Amino acid sequence: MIVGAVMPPATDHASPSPAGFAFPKARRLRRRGDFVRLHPSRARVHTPHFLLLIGEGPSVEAAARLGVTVTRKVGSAVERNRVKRLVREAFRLDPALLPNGVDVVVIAKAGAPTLALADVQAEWDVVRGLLRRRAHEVLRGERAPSRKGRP
RNA sequence: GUAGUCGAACAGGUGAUCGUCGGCGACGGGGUCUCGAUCUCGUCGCGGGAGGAACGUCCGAGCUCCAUAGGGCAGGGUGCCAGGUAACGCCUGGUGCGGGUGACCGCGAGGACAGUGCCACAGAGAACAGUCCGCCGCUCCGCGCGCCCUCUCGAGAGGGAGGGCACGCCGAUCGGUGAGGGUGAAACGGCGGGGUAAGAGCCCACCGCGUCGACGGUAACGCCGACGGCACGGCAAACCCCACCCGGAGCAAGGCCAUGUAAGAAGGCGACGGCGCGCAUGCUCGCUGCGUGCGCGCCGGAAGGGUGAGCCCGCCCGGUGCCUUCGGGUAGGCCGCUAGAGGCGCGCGGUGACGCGCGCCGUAGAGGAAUGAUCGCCACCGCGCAGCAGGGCGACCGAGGCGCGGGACAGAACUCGGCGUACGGACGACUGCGACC
RNA sequence: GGGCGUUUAACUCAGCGGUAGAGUGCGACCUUCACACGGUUGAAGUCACAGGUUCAAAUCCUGUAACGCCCA
Repeated sequence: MIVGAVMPPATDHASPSPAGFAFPKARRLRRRGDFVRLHPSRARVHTPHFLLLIGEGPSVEAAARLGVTVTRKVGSAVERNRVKRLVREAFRLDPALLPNGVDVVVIAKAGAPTLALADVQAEWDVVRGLLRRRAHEVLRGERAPSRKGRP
């Protein structure tokens, strides 16, 4: 796929996100409750520097929403801010990464501050198929968060 | 050239594309609603968007609530002097002490005759001290040598015994001594001379210390003179004393909207009293007066509660309620939220910190949390290349060109003033050393 | 953002001016046929770091670092 950043994915298969590359508030998780809701999710994808949690969104029609978690273990305030910006940028420039109707929380692991934008995009591109499969499983009701198992 | 000291400033620039936060204007969807607003989501346009340390949270303030922040105790802080400041533990200028050849730098730097305490080990002795080795003196015992006297043996030379005097040595008792040795971080002034039995501020000069006085300085203190004759060890970043300062918590403060410290249940505690006004009513012919009931206001006050680190005084709430237990919910929105003891420039006053006056500027306000991403160009630094133009007798130096690499520490969370810590490369002034003119 | 606390042996902790200690663990020896238990003995520490006060600092003061806790 396209890793070279600026250009949008050529296979923009009728992406319903009307805003193009915009990143409005509707595409972001803005409440602590949203994050807590995704934490017990069993739909998880690991990459060398990130952990992605996928869960059901508020509506099947709505575009996928992103939340970023970078704890103090990852680095200083400057490094944490940079990681969050890169994650948001990679999500913004790739609207087809996830289907509509899902939420995703990206948790940074140690070492993430050393990455550039192209590194993040390449890392995610490797797991693209797995991400979409997990997302569709969530939308079908499989791999729902087991609230009993995780109080 | 090299090693260093101090000061002030900066924190690469610019363009394109895609984004983001809040402000203003226009438009649209939704919520609330007193129907005019307000909040929220989005589109378009205009202009704005991290730092010198935004950091650590070590001090000081503004602001908010607790009582307008009150009194006492306890507790905490500061600590040479003078000034600056809203304030400070900060800054400036001085003083003293210490470090450096120097430019310059560092210092919690009040009080140890108000009291209490500590000074390990070593050492004789560690605080109004002490005699271990020594030194000195008197006396006594013993020994040695010399001289004198008496007695005695001997023919004599000379020998023996006793006594006396002087000297020396060994030992003992008593006394003097704090000079020397030794211990220690520290041994009750230092050094030199006189003096003495040996010594000692015992005496003297200089130094130190203390007291008094004169002079200079606002002061800390400096300097000069006289006197005293050592009387005054160190530790207060030991308790403490003295002087001055400090109420507590912190924007997750606090306020508004929504709302459940609710409704309800069980147990326990309790207290209502006085005055005034109005209304109704009874006694009274009526006014006045008296009694009863209801309502309102004021005063005192119980049970009980609050007083935001502790205790007391006090203060406040409470007044048909209060306390305990059970019961049961929300996890939202808005304000506070940025004009600030604000910055820059000039002038005046001041050694300076700083103050005063005038002019100009408009400068982030988020809330899972914006200020970014990518690609160019220019400037800067380092390395490499052709060793090119050019310079030099030469080794070599090389403007410019091409390529590669690099640019630190670090991200606002109510706001300021400081301190401390992290960190990049340039600049200016000054100092030491070396070489040359 | 704000308010606090702790750093001492490999681990858990005492010590709070005068040569750094305990328990567990570790090594060696004894005991046992062998192991465990038990006994004897030994090693192991820049007292987080850097300055300062003091004759003397793990201890007192100042600064720094790391780790941890609390808030509606």
